[in-house]
Amino acid sequence: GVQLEMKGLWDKFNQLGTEMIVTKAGRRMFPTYQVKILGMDPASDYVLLMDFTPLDDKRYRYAFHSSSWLVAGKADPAAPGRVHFHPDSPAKGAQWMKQIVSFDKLKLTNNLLDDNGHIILNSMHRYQPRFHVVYVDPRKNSERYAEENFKSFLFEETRFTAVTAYQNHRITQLKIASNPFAKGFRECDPDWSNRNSNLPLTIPYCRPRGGPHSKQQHPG
Amino acid sequence: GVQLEMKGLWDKFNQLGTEMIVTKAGRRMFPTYQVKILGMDPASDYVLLMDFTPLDDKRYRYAFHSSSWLVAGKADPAAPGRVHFHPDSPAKGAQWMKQIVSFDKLKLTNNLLDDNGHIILNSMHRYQPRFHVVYVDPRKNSERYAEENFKSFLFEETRFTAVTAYQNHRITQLKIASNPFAKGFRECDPDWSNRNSNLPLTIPYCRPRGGPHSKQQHPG
DNA sequence: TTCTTGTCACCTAGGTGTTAATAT
DNA sequence: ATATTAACACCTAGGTGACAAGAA
Repeated sequence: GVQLEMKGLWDKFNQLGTEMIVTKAGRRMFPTYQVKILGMDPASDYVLLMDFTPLDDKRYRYAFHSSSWLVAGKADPAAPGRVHFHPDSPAKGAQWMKQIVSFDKLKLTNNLLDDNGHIILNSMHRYQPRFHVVYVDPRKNSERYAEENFKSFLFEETRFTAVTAYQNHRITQLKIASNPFAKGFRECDPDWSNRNSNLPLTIPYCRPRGGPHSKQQHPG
Repeated sequence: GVQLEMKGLWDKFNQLGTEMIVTKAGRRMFPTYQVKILGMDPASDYVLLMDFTPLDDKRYRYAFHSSSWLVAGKADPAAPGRVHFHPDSPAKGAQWMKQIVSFDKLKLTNNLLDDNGHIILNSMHRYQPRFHVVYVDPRKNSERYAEENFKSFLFEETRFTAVTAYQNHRITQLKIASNPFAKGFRECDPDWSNRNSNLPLTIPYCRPRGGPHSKQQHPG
């Protein structure tokens, strides 16, 4: 038995049409893919991993005027199919079960030649994350039991479109509202008094919206 | 074969009489204990760990007027003897050998009731870090071979005095000069132009030395 | 036009010695 | 006196979306 953490948040994103940024250097997913696991043999070793399968054979584009995704043609050639092993693998069932398993080291890239072991995806294509549990069979000829030792789990609410820049403004707003690292882009809210106050007074409490970049010169 | 990394830096500290801070919450060591390992069986599992043995049965105090350590009596009751397993343990020899093994997650505490698995030491006592490699023997009754599967390594230049605040000012200065996290306490030096320039002009380029704390008020 | 890239200010998270206050 | 604690400014390290410029 496997249970998706933060299902409520995943549902909110999925309702709007989740988008995940892909960059050359690799970008984490948000929400982070996290699961709670039950029913393992506490004393046996398991390997945990994730991969991503195309949801269909199409390429998409976003129609801003109608705020909806449209099919833009057939899918680009599939990216190299990679797998992300959870870095704690292998570990005992007891270890995996005693806390939430988080794939926060997993990064998505659109660089077909990526050299960092990140997951390679095509931008403007839709994907379904999958979670796999491999029982490390101590028996000889354990490869014969590969099928029964391999279990996959799939949560449809985690599907998403890979993008290099957010398309749906509501997705952007939900990311900003829910990802702690994007707090700098939040509008003033009742929480404003919680922000770090050890700042020079020249820094405003709410980031000015839509203004141009002002690059500060080094005085020297 | 095991080789101590940053031996030159360890030697510098050891020459002055290394001090390591212990706190209730736990403090990392600096320099960090790091080793390069050779001669493992690449395909076998190993567990790596560290512990700390008292260098003698004495308690010390620092004489500021003579800038030297003096014996202040017999050692306090020994703290609970703990061990720090390298968090990547167990892993294959190939994994351990292909890069420097760093014990940067190890923390020292003076809290006898510590609940975080940190190494407990008595302040104002001297210690010798030890590094251990345990070969995970696949044979049955492997406990019979425990002795031959257990190898210890000891670098005398890593010995230190546990303290709650630095005693020797030269140790403080060497820590500040060599630990990146203490850069804020460095005097102006030729590297000053490398510092982040995206700062309000009200912040000086060199921290004022010896001034009192000025707590900034939140304008609410 | 549409999509991608690189840089940036702004955050989170946590490792430093300093200092003043407290404990012994 | 001597030793410890807790709060703090200042860092390292790295995760955000915004934006302008570039590419297709």
